[in-house]
Amino acid sequence: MLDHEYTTKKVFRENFFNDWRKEMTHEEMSLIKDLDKCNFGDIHAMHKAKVEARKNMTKEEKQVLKEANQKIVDEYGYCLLDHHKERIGNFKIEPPGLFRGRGEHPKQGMLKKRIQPEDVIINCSIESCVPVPPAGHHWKEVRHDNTVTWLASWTENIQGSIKYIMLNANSKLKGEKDWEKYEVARKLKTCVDDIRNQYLQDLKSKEMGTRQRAVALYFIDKLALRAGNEKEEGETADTVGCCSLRVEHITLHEQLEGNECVVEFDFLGKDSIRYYNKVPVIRKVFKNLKLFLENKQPGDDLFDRLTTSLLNKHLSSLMQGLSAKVFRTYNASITLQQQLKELTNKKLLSYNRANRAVAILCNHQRAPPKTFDQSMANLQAKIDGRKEQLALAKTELKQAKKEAKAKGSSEPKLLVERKKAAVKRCEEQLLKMEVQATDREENKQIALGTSKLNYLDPRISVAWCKNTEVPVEKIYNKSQRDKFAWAIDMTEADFEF
DNA sequence: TTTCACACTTAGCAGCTTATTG
DNA sequence: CAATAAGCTGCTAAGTGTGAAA
Repeated sequence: MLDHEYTTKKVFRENFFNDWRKEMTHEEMSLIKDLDKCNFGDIHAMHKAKVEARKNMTKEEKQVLKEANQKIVDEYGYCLLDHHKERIGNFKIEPPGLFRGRGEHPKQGMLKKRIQPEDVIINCSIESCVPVPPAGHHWKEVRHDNTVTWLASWTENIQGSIKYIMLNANSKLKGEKDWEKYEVARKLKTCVDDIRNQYLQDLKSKEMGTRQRAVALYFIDKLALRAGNEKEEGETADTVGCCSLRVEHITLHEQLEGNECVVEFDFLGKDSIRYYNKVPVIRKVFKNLKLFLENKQPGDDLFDRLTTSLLNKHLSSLMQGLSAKVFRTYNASITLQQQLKELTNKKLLSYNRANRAVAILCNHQRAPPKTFDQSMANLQAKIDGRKEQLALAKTELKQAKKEAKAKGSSEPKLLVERKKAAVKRCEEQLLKMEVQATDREENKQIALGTSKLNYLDPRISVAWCKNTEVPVEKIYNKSQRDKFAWAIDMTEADFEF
């Protein structure tokens, strides 16, 4: 932790020191007054040594550890729901530590406290045997609420929010919910044209609130923006979604790079991931935006007459179960389906391309891997090496041909065949590496996992596998197959989202 | 009408394990 | 066999959205 960048941040250090002092005895308090004068070198070295020792354990020692861990999972990692044994998603309580939010979080560095049994609420059925608290302790409460899915909960001390112990994604309960989510998105498909016509009409409304709603919906639909609930200032990092966009987050361009009516977005979204995009919009949207910006300061809300609950109330009146997030699911899944139809090269690479198109739409980014530049250079070196090898193989082939012609006997012909094969092999390997290089470069900052796990109706993927004879194992690993078992079981090749 | 409490999904990252490669 | 890359899992923060209370 000591060598991490955030220990140099002012906010982090102040919050930490503040909370640390609260834990001190009087004596310590009078002794330790300045964080800059504290030296954590020893404890840091000890920690590092521990990590090193772990790494250097023998195979047998590691095996023993693994088995001990498995035992814990066997004992605490499962529960019984409706007479079915189900895996629990997160059965371990979160350990204490220093809170590190994402981005410029005002609470970074604060002490996340240890949770005691006295903080924990247990939720189980009335006829089940209640788990026994650790010796000398008691639970905060034991309740029997079958209208919720959580098994245990506690309140965390940084934000005061509730944390839950819930089932694993491969459980029947979560699977059914997942299925329902995609069914709602499919229902949107049947009425999305009407809804689009509606909001295009609303762009001309006399009501300012209605116009703002229409423009917001246009963004949510076209750009897959998140709804953007309002957040309490100073409690979290300053991030926004659609409804919470501020004047400072967009720039209007009558003309830009050969396009008319371009909106330039630049803001931090969920997890403080930057959203940067230059989008040509229809004239009516552009004109409305100009109107919304009139007489406002950079820090003012773009949509001052709109909230997510107003927007969602409207949406649910248009279709049962419709809310802003459904558009993200719908647009992600429909994009995958379209892309898979367009990319006629029925290979895994096409699937990844389609997946990538969705990830870009949803702005799913990742930090480039730490070793990215190095490994890219390594790959390039390999490509160069292979190119040389290919050139050499080609000249050798020519030479062999020449000799074969001169001698005309069968022996050199055999040599020609062998050289030909070598050239071919070389070319194939080269091509493979080049494809790999492109793929890796294109994927540098893009995270595919999030859309695969949360936005893409798995039935689209399963059907594609059936049609292309790509084994489903190639696109879903074991835990993904478990999560999507419902889709793998029920999907035929002719499935349409 | 606004705020709050609550429950649930969505998100990226660290660190480990496994596969690949030379 | 060792080095490197790829794949995977666990973790927990950060969103969404509903319904009740103020």
